[in-house]
Amino acid sequence: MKIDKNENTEKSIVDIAKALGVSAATVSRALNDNPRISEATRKRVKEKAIELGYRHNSMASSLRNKKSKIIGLIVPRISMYFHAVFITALQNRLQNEGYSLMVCQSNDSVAVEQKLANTLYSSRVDALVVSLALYTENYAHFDGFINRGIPLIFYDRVPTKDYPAHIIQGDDYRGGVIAGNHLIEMGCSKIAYISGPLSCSIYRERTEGLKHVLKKAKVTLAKKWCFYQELTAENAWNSLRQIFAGDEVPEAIFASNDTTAVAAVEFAREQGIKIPQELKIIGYSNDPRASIISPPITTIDQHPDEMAHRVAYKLLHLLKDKNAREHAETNRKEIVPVTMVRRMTT
Amino acid sequence: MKIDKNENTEKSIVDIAKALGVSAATVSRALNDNPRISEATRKRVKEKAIELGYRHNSMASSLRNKKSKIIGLIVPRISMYFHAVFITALQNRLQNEGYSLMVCQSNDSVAVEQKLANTLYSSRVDALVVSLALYTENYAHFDGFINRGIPLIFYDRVPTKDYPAHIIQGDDYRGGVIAGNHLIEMGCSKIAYISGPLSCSIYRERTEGLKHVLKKAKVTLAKKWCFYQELTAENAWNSLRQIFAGDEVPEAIFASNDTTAVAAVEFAREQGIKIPQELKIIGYSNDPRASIISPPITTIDQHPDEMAHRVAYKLLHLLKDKNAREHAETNRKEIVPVTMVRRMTT
DNA sequence: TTGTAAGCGTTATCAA
DNA sequence: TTGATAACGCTTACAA
Repeated sequence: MKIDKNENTEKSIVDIAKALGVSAATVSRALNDNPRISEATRKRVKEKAIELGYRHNSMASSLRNKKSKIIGLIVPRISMYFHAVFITALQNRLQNEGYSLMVCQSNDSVAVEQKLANTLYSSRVDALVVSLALYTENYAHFDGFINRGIPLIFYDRVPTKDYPAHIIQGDDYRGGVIAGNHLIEMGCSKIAYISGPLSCSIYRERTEGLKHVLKKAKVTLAKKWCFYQELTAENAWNSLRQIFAGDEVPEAIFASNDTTAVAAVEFAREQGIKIPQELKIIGYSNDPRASIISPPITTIDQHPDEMAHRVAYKLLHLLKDKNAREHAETNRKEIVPVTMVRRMTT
Repeated sequence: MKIDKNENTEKSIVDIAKALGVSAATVSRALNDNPRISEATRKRVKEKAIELGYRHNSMASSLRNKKSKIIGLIVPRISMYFHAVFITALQNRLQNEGYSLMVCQSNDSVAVEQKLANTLYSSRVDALVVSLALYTENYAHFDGFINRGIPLIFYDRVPTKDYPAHIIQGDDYRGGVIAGNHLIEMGCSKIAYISGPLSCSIYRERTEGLKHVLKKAKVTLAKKWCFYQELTAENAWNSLRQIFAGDEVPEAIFASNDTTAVAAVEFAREQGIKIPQELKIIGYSNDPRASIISPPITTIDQHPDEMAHRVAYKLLHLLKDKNAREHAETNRKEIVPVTMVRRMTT
């Protein structure tokens, strides 16, 4: 292992300038391929830079330019399939444009989310992309971004109250409609519903969509079979036990995520309930687990990669055009379609 | 939606200083809770800071302090279960210590990995944590970190050649041994092996462990049943078809990740091959899918959260102690134990 | 085409 | 306890 001792100390453009007998400005221009410089010096500078092991210091240049080339991202949890796919797609797109992503997790804690927003603001990210925590109902911690005109885009879990940021959300209302209609078409009228908390936009809209079609079909959703809670496997099992403890039993379960749907399939298996004959199950997100379990689960695909593309597109647009930010008053909201993936549980 | 127009312009400590008739140095001290300041002014300054909507500028302070409080992380893909868990655990730990994580994905491309290493170096991250791309065999793109004494830790997929960085790896050799022994104990002597490429430390070591115990048991690994390739579902299916195309057929498959093991279970199901009677399967990583599929798959747990804890611990140690960096010549390598999770495929 | 000089916002040093 | 000053490394008017 050879380690070049010459490189042991940080070189700046000043060092290059001295070594070459030119000014720091010249070096800066050469390195940045500024046209106001001769081809000859550009070459000399670049060679010397390599020779000295010079590396651009983006802290200094960010300070001077007031641009960090860093995009902040706050997600509830990267281990959620939807977000993992989203992040990957977004990152690949932004990396091509010379931006880095600072990925942070709120772990669904409002307090952590607030802290992260502050930190990312202090880091002077050029833009912020956020999917909200489960119980975030106040958005004041993002005001700084709004006030300074720093592009702010919410995706998936977005503010439920009016807030002057850009919003790209899945068509969750339609997701609820599709799932509800599907169950009705399959002849179910006794439906159990396990949802996330209604503080969160996605669950609120899915619920509204579902209720809308049930009402139209004159099917009522029994209170005792409705749950609004964090969608963990543990919570799912508890709810399922409660649902099946009574005399009357549902014909279908609409689970607002696939973790819950998977739990429902496992629960049914344990209880010897036949799927889909005795119980139909529909999930949400098209998590890989939904297709792997037996029987594979009917679910709603949210197309995370499509959402990432839209976010990236809007982001780069806002970043490029200062004007875009002001003239974007209208058209600040986009809806990404969802589709049902029919499998064996319905 | 009320937006405070006073906050529309960036405030610096100089603005606070002016407003209060004190010097910028005083403001800086007050804000940083420097002891060399009176309680009274500290309070006045902090109040004024809030009033003016002041926000700390970490770009400036990073430049001045030569510390960014940012840790770079390069992973092959965040959608891999092992890495998703690792990132979450690491991030939660570092966030508590005031560090932010800059998460980047190489997508298993050496070229992207090189580019990311350069970018992160330019961003002057305080440390870099890396799990290598599948085919990375040269580590020169990390030399800058070594030369400048910036903490560099490899985890999981680590350099296979001697390289002066810190290494925290899973006990992959032992994982190979455990899996091999288990299959032998179950009476298998005809074993198919689907591994990742041997350029990658983890697959190389698992392979060595496996071969070691097979040799001891006088079981030979047939060349035609050995595959070293990227472990995607598609590749797995192709290999499985090849394996089962001939007259002779294996009694067991050791898959070096659970994506492959899942594919094997699905393949067997499709072919009507009975698991575990006719074919035993063991996977690697304890991905949630392995426990959800029917039959649930025996696999090796790598304990990603434990690995994250070790990485965080070492990282914070290196970050705190300059000395630690130099005196760490010895003890630069740690091995995290693995355990077998026995389920229904063996 | 190149150089000079000022400044981005913060903080450490030295002096008062 | 506080202030004045310089410096971190880079970029960009403005001048030459």
